[in-house]
Amino acid sequence: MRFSEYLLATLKEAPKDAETLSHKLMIRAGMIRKIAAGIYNFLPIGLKVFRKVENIIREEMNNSGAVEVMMPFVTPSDLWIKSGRWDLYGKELLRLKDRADREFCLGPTHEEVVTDLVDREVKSYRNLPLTVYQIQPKFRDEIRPRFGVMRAREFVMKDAYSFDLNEESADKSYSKMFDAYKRIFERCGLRFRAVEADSGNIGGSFSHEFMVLAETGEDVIMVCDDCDYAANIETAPVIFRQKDLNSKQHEKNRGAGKDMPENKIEKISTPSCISVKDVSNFLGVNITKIVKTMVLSTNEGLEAVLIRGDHELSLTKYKKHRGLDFAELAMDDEIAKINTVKGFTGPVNLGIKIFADNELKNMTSYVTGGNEKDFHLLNVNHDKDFNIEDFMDCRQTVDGDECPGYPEYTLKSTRGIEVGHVFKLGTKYSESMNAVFTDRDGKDTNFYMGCYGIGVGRVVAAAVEQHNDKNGIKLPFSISPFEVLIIPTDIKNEKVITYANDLYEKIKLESYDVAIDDRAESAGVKFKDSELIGVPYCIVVGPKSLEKNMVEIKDRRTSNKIEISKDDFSGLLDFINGK
RNA sequence: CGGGGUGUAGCGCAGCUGGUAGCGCACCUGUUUUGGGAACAGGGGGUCGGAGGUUCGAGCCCUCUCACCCCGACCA
Repeated sequence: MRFSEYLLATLKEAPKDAETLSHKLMIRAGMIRKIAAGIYNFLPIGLKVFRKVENIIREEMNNSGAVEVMMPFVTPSDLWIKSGRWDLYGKELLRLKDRADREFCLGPTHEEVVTDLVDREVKSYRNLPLTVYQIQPKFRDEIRPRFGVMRAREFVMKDAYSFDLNEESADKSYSKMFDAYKRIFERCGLRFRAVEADSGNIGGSFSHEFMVLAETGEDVIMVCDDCDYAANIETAPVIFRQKDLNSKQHEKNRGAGKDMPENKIEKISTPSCISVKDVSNFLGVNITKIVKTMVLSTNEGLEAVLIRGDHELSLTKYKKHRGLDFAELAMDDEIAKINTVKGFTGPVNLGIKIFADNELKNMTSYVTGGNEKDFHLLNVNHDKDFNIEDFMDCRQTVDGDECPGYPEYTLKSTRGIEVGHVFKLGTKYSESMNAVFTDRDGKDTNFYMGCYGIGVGRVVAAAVEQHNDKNGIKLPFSISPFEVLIIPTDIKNEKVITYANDLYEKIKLESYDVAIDDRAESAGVKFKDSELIGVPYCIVVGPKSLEKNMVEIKDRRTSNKIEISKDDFSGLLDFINGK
């Protein structure tokens, strides 16, 4: 590619609204441009990187036996009504009507369409297992799109769907995909972790998120540095150790942190102390001696869950352990109905079922809300003052918690960008959409499904986030916009331009993705641009070095540079090949 | 959806107490340059997000509206 004929849209300054490093760099490098909130143009440089990522994904999908299909971006409402998601999906689903007033939506994901597709074509167990995939745009009307293409509304996703006879076979499909994902992200040169994630309401199944490690990641994950263990903070299990409450050690700690004897409940005025922090500061009580009472609205009605003051509730784990389909924090008016006050909720005389995190087992004489505005209670004890229906692991893990892999290791929190998700669906969609095949015994059976997504644009952004320096982007060879760039420093110099052009043609013949910056720009501009867009190898052809029969080659990532005889073509290729 | 903020040239910004719109970069022409975002000279580009209002006069004041950005939506 000749830059004189190319659309190179580099910028010295990034627009004010670009937040993260990758977002700024992608705009400055002329990879992307925003056209509306969460909707982007990919310019040539961005598209080249995008295509390389896409091709790696496609190759690995094909290698793992998945077959590519294309499904529509606009999908009819009846498929969604059939699966029940037309009503379940909220405003994220962008709905539209055609000229005849028929309802459609822009596909946010394609379980419905693919289930329908496979159901129509696959009739027999003999045709299973089958994995199909698509690489296409999707649309989710996000509440808050941000960070450029990292969290866009329209985005391209690779989505694979596996169809199997049964769970055992589905597990094999799953692990094939899992392995393919590892190869994909390795080939893209990313530092990542496969993280245990929420498997949702489908009991017994499992799910992994592929997280690229980066500080700007939106997800918090818990990782063990000493073993492979990694899990989303929402789902990571807490290894609970029961303490001996009668021990001397515990004796010292009891009593609301104020050395109060463990006796009667004491009601105490705590004006305007709504948060745990307020209460802790006001009473001078350690936050770990306070119990938060959280009222949840669930498909089984209102219930309360108790959590130690410094911990956070994991609704995901709570729902799972309670076997609930639905649970969220109760609204103010719901809380008002049960004779308590938001900010001062407590378990004593609370007229609903009370559950608690395991940690409560290790607590006595704690502080709780008084169910009355501006009052809290001291020296509260479960069993004595109120009853707990059940204990469970329902808090988020924190730094220093025990690693579920090995008791001697501890977990540490870090941030990650979710670039991929592999998920066992089971028969959720094949049941709701009545998608069946005929099994060995001639009986109709629901497909056992799995789904596997990768955000292509997000992989590009994550790669930029991980690979850059003060001069710009430095992508790995496998996904860089060009592999080699030739920079003639003076295009008016006959010898320089002739040599550079010849070299360009020769390297092209070797099947490298090569470009030549033959614009009438000064050398400095060309150097800056090459660094900004992140070309791994630059060959500088200038009059001075050419006089000495030499050219210069630079490695963007290591900053190594060598001078080499202008006729030593194989030496030049060796450098590019990392020899 | 709640709170906050910003809209002035392609990008980054300035514009006072209301008086007819400016800077840097980018762009165009010419000359000189050409190894780290060149120099000089000249030039083009704005219904100041939109609508309405106040005023002799509005980028600036008022009302409405649109767009975009940030924070929050796990508070007990």
